[in-house]
Amino acid sequence: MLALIKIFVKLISNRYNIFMNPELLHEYIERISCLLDSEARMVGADLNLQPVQLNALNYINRSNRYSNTPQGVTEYLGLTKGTVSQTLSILESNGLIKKSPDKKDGRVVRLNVTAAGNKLLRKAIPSPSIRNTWEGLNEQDQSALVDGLKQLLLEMQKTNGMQAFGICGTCRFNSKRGEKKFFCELTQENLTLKDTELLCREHQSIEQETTPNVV
Amino acid sequence: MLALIKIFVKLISNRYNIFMNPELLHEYIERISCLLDSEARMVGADLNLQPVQLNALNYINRSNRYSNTPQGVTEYLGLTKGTVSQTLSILESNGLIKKSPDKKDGRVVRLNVTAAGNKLLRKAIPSPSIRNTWEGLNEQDQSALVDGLKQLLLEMQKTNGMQAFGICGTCRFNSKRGEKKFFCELTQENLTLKDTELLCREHQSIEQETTPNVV
DNA sequence: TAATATAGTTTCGATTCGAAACTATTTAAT
DNA sequence: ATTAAATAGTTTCGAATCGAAACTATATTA
Repeated sequence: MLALIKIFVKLISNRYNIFMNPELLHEYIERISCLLDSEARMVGADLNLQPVQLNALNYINRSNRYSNTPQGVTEYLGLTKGTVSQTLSILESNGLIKKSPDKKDGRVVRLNVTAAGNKLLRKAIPSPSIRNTWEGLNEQDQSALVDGLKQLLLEMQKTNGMQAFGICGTCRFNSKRGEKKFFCELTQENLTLKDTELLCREHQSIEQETTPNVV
Repeated sequence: MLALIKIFVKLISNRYNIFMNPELLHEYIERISCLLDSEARMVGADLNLQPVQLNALNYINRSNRYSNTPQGVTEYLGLTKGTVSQTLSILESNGLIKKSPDKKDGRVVRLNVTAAGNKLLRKAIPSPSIRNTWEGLNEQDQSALVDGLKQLLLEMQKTNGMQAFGICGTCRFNSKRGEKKFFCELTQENLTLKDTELLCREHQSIEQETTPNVV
């Protein structure tokens, strides 16, 4: 019954355009992507930052201690390491991030957002259009949208054979050890609540099972 | 009661990561955009086409008789007309589109996809990851996702003051005149069912009301 | 008839991007 | 222990995107 009502409401709201297909999904995604790029170019121009640089900066800000490296950025953005290396150099020379050598592995560079970088990020994210959209949606629609996108993201990552970045809350290696205590079965390390909210390169969905990078 | 069950299911499926916010939406959109770019680069490489060129080609294929011009592409992609002009030249020299002068207005160029362009589009769209995602979703989730994205798209277009491209089925200027007959109140022209499925520069949602471009 | 607006092109310089060659460090194999 | 292979990151180069601005041509308005 409820399903019937839903369909009826949909019929009215969309009028006679009731057919949905993957082409439509593609069209929406593609167009949103265009607009997002365009928006990023405008926001970036104000802040003297290119869209891709803003993306990289945001990732570094959101990444956990296993993931805040040039390689992590490379996988996240889906670009080549050479390209990313240049982007990071620019971010560093602008004083938005700081590079430091890893203590254990001499090949690895650690990336951290500076105070200036943080200030800049708070101005740019979330973008006005996304904030507006969010506020215009009721709670059900918010969840439906975010869940749908999450599915799409997972699928895209799977299809393209890419690492599925995510937070501990959805990771099969994570186990709860107390009120605000967590433990990563992969790295065998304790994690704080704050830790578990950051993005991880090693993230694997509960169903998923592949060979991890980290021992 | 049903709402309660829904929330419970969500709680389980997401485990303890139940908080949703615009930052999360931004993060998903941004990442999907990255992956889409990355995917477009791969698909494009196979077809000897840059991502932006594929986008433009797809738009031209999807645009109606009021919208298949360089200006239309410019608005759709959110780029400058100079940039788009170059992209279109490349598409034409590759034999994927054909430019022809408009019969009524000497300034306007009409763009049409050639047979070769069409063949290429059918190979590329919808992209594998989007098709896979689509097939993995049940009907409710499909609608929820598409509806959410539609809302996001509308909001982004509004926020950025951009023309809201869309099909007649959702346009306030469209009226039904028979089983498969339609009429555009803006251009005062009859439209076939096929016509009404194409994207239009002049599209305005039923609530929306601004000054149109066409007389 | 002149001024202005619109559609589109061309040119230029800045930036992004991938490919490939490169250095340095770590891990695996012999 | 020594060598080979793998990994992390940088540098260099050429191709492509992009916006800004100057430009041509046509249409509209004053």
